[in-house]
Amino acid sequence: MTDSLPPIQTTARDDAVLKALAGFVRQEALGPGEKLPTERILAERLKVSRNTVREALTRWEGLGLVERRQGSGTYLKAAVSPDMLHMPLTLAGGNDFAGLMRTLEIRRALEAEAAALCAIRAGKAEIAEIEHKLDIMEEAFHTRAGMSSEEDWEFHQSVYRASGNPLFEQIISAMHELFHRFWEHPLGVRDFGHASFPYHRTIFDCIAAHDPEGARGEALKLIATVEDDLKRGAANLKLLDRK
Amino acid sequence: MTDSLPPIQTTARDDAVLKALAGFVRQEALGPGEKLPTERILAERLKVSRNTVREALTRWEGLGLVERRQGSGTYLKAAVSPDMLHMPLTLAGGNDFAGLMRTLEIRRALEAEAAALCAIRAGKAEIAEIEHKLDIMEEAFHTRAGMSSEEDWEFHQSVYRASGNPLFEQIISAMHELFHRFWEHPLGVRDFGHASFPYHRTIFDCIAAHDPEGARGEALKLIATVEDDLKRGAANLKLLDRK
DNA sequence: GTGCAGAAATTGGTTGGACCATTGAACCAC
DNA sequence: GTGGTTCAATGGTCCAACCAATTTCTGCAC
Repeated sequence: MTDSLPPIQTTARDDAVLKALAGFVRQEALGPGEKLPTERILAERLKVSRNTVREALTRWEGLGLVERRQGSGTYLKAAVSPDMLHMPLTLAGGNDFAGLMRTLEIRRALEAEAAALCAIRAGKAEIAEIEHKLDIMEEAFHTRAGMSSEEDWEFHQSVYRASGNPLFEQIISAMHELFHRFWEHPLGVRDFGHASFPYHRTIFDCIAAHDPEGARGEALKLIATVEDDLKRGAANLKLLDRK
Repeated sequence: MTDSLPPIQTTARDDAVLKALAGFVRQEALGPGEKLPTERILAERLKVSRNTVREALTRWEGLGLVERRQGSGTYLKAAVSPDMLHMPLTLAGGNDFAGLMRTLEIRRALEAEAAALCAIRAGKAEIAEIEHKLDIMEEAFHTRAGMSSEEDWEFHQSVYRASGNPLFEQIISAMHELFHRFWEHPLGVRDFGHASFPYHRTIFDCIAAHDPEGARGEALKLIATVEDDLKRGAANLKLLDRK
């Protein structure tokens, strides 16, 4: 009977500050890298204490929307808009082998779906862009005789973008960043990712042919090679432990 | 040559506070719902200003780890551990129909994978738990003659848990929460989700039979019905706009 | 004019103290 | 019990100052 009686909103200074700031960013058409007003100016203009401004900015900083540089200023790190929604995820204990495999299971599901959607929706321009990234990656592979994680990542990103759903890039990018922050040289496996090389071309072929199920299948094969590399690395690690 | 020389950490008071607090939580074995020390006590014990404590807690609050109630105290909202990783996602413009469809594309990929993994990994106890939730849901469906989002959600969660990968539940739960915060009564469609009812049983049957591909297929069918409902709702909305 | 070192201004980070608003418990009258 | 009242505890906000890193300006040497 007393449903639909949510608690009323009594005070929300920080939220109000962020709302005003988001409006300001849109009005001034500020983009990533540009500088925000200083905390003191914001406090004065918004008629709130500098502490309140700082709490609000701390929120945005925690969400990765903004970067503060002491002595310099506060800078936008991503596009912000007044109507954005936040979805913070915390991964408990993600920095071990099991955690890595768990993120890979998520990536397998998303990677396959993104490739399939891309095969359906990519237009001529998107396909040309993906092929361009693929050429760069293959060139780097042959000259340096090995996978280059930088060019490899660029290729995958272009696929996510062409999927028509920016969430794929956002979620996988966030996991990719975590992945590399803790596993820069994964488990000491040389030629890590080497086996995944040929599937980049086959994925592209399926996308260019607008064959979603084919693209999904090739993407799954690619992820499978990464999983194998990871397991090999884990075996190496156990070997080292015994020594 | 000068790689792997990250800038030294000159100041990081808030991070240090959070680290200490995470250690405290683990030592005291505090769980969700339990109360943290007051800001004043933390400031005194950690030998930092109360403002610094507040900035640190603001971070955790933004990540949804903690809830602050004025006049009462600060309470844990989720399990925290010293080794957790954060992955904040922001969805630009997620509160319209297109945004809803985008989240559903992500959910389709994850739901299918979770169902398949569940069919592989679920043991007898997990299968019994899922069947229990399914019985409750079907009971509610028949007595109230309609889908109950509460019991429906419980069923799906039990599947995610049995997948053996907590990330599925975390990510889908976060999207589910956003979904419901802005679409409590989605688009005025009566009997929303009605068509999805039979697939809950078929998904369970495949899981119980340890048939991953079957479970994946049934999960995809279920999501397809939700997409149809959503499109019907969008059509209704356009009709209303014309009036 | 150019280049560079040091001074000065700017900006985020931190501190301490004060007061306000809300909460919850204890207490009291009915 | 039910409904007020009081009061201490707690988070929310504010202010004023100072610290630390960065940027900008200034003036001198050449």
